[in-house]
Amino acid sequence: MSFPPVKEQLDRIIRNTVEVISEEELEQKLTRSFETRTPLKIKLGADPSRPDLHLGHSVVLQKLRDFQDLGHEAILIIGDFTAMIGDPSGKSTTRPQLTAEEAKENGRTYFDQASKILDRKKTTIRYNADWLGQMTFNDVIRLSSHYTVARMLERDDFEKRYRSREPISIHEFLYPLAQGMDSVHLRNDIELGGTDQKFNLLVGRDLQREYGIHPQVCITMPLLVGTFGQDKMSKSLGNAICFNDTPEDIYGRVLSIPDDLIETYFTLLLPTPERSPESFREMIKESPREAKRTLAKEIVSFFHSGDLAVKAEDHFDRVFVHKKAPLEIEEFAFSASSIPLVDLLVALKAVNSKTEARRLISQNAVQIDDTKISDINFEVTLDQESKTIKAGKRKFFNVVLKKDL
RNA sequence: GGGUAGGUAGCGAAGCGGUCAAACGCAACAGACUGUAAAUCUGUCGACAUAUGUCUUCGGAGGUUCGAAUCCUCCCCUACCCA
Repeated sequence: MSFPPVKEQLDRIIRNTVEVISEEELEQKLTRSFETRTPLKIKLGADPSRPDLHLGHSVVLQKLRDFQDLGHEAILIIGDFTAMIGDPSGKSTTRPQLTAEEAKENGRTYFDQASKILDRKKTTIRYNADWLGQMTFNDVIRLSSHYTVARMLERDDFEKRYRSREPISIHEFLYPLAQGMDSVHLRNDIELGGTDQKFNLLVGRDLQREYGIHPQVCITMPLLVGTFGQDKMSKSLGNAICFNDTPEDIYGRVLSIPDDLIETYFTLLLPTPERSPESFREMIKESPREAKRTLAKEIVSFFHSGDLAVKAEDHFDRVFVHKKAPLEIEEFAFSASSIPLVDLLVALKAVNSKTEARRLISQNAVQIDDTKISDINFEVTLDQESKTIKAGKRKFFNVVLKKDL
């Protein structure tokens, strides 16, 4: 095994990071690895209770990929153990409790999606229930004695919750320790995470030291801002773009980001660009519109393909710029030849209730074959010719009369 | 174990016997506008029926009242203080 020169590795590793704790140690580890021709072990934790990966995950996954490209070993830890415990503090919706099978299954889905970025063959998957599940109560108490309540409360979100008098369960204090135990068990050299993981990463570092292991270097990556430009990207905030979204969705959502986010997205989301940062800064200045379209297309190409990116762009122009129906619309057949529009919309699941259907119609949001319908009591006559129903901005359906058999 | 303050629609937060399907903000949805699914402005935002009608909601279960989110009883949950 041979590696690129240490300096070259360092440059690539440090690109886009927020913090490396510490750079000196990183350099030492790289040097030792270079001299002994031993790959470093890089750890990244995955939460299987949320198996839908979005662009925010991609930032840190790309960093892991950097390490793989440099010849190091990527270890993806699926946190199935903690996911099985869940969160009994009444907020079970935020952290659902999973069965062992679900956790395994979600772990697989996670890995499948992550493979869009990682080199599948060079990735080791470990499930932390394998070792955390073996620990006895004794072990846990011994582990807990390494940390104090005051130090736990240093963590930003604990402190905030404590101050604003929101509940914190004891077991939540154990999560960082459990994650730290992963590092003790794996003896990894480096751990990656978003800036929100800094505390947890440091706990791992401390614990390794306590257990007589070379402490890991902690590398934090920026949290990607979501499509509304305010908070970090997160599924529950609805501002996320997911790996599994359709090309059309990804394209459209990227276009909807605020202009001042374009540059960030370029730097964080596209793999080591041939372009210099100056070149796309120039491009953005010249035409934000074109820059964003390029960005959107490249992101779609990355997650799907170039062809689909072109298609997605066409679709977008067609539906949103020119306000025409998309080329491909799902078709639904009905056996009744005449059906109230309100009932039809419910049957198509375009709306959740008849009241909502009426609301849409009275707001001029429903069209049949490009004709706006504003009569709540409108009856749709179906025949063999398919009719195109548009409900709101984005929902299109073709409806036909079911053929007699 | 004792005390205090609380639990209201997806979230945050008013209401404290009728005029409450419940103010307001955020989110969501629609219309206008736009390079955009952004921003902005306007409207909608429990369900069913559609003429100002009916039904189910304000932690849970009972009760008082012509009438309760609002009062009483018990229970569950959360925060803080005291032990």
